[in-house]
Amino acid sequence: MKSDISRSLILPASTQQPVLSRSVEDYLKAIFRLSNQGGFATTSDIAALLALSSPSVSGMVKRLSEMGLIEHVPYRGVQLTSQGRRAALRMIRRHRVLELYLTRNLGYDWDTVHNEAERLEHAVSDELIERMAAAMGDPHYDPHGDPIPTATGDIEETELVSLAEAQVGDALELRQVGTQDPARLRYFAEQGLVPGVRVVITDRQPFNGPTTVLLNASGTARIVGQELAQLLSCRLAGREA
Amino acid sequence: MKSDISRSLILPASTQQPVLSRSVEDYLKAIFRLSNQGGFATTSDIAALLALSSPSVSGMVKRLSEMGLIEHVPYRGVQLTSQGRRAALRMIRRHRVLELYLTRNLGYDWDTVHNEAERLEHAVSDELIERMAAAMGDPHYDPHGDPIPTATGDIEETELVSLAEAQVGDALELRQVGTQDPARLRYFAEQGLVPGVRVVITDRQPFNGPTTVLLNASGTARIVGQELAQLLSCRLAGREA
DNA sequence: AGCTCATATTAGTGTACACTAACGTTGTGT
DNA sequence: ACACAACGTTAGTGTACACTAATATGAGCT
Repeated sequence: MKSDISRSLILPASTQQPVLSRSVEDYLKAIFRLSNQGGFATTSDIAALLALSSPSVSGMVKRLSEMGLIEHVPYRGVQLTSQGRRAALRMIRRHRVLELYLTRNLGYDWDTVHNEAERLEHAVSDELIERMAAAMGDPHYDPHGDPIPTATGDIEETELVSLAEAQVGDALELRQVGTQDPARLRYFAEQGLVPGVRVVITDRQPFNGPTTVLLNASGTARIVGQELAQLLSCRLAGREA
Repeated sequence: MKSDISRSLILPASTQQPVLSRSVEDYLKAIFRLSNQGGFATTSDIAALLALSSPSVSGMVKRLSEMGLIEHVPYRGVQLTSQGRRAALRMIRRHRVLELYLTRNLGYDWDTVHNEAERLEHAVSDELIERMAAAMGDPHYDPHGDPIPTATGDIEETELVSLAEAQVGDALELRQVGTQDPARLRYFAEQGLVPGVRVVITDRQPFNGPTTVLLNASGTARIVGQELAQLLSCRLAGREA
């Protein structure tokens, strides 16, 4: 009953003795997403992303920095240490491998697979993840097109373009909103233009005119002026012929 | 990207609003195993099975009985209510479906699959379990030969034979030790004759003589006298031609 | 029946992690 | 330069769940 594959699996070096709690893992993932370009993740950004109160985040930030997983500059924000980054990438690998496996082998579609992966990523062993990855031939992208970090913690850096630079016909995934201005942020949120959202550019008026995008999820259109379009960093997910 | 199978899946009725914690789920499973024949599970049995202190168990017992999952007779023990039994069977279904799936599809063997399933059973959704079960053709037994409860919470009752009744050549899985006597229990534990262990009967001396069994795990032999053999209830797992 | 010992329960504590309310800090606009 | 809104941190609390130490209970032996 011993499988032949089981002997040949190379598991990631056991670099993390202290098992991290579910909460800690979620915080690290959130911080990774928010500070993607070497910037700081702020308390309230983290709180918003995880749907927690800011004091809760402040408390956890203290714990995380005592654990050596983040650097905290009071009143400024937080950055992952290399240890924290490793742990975050490990979670992202788990999440993306799971999403792909569930989509390919168990009939999930990409709407629903996220929540399942979100819970499983905290429970699976490294061994199971590596078995799943091996069973799929060590894939490099998840069902959403996002790169899957390697077991050793490397991730393909995707370069981002602003919505203003992209061309009509481009399929984009919104990744970062380049402003801290609450009014603008609030406006973006109202428009559904938040990180993670996928759009297609359907029109661009000349002379620095507005860009029209179609939200993939709802199928509704949004018209974004030049100034705001420059603030939206996107990953190019596809380009119409 | 929508799978056709996804529409036709019948999910178990959402009978459990209050999501149970990992700990609660573990307690319920333990109590189910210990009170299998309608008996009581005692505080210290539960503590031993879950490797917790008795006060911890006492505390949880109070919570569980407030939640309506168990009946507690102080100083006697604990029994599942029908609600608790349903929740326990749900966990057992999850565990066994997971074990089978991991064994069949991801190269796990039955030594190692238990721990993986033990953690996953708390994290997977009902939907994922049903997808796994469906992908395997709704199997009835897990890799250890144990019956898998149905999604509606029914489980095949396996009838047990005492080690004294079984015949030479029988392959058995030890299920219950029919005594509370600490000295005997301690002796059984020393001999490795504890629930879950699998043995094969290699010899029986006549005139109510001792039974010789081979422990599958270690390959070592044990000689069990008639009196003690009567206390060991086993599931017949196979009979030599 | 009474004593004793194994077992169960209660008391008190600690940790992780959430919350609200109260208090500091900082950057922006006049 | 200063006031104030927006944001961050500290204080204090609550819940879940573990622990050890202390106490209560009940079953078996004399």
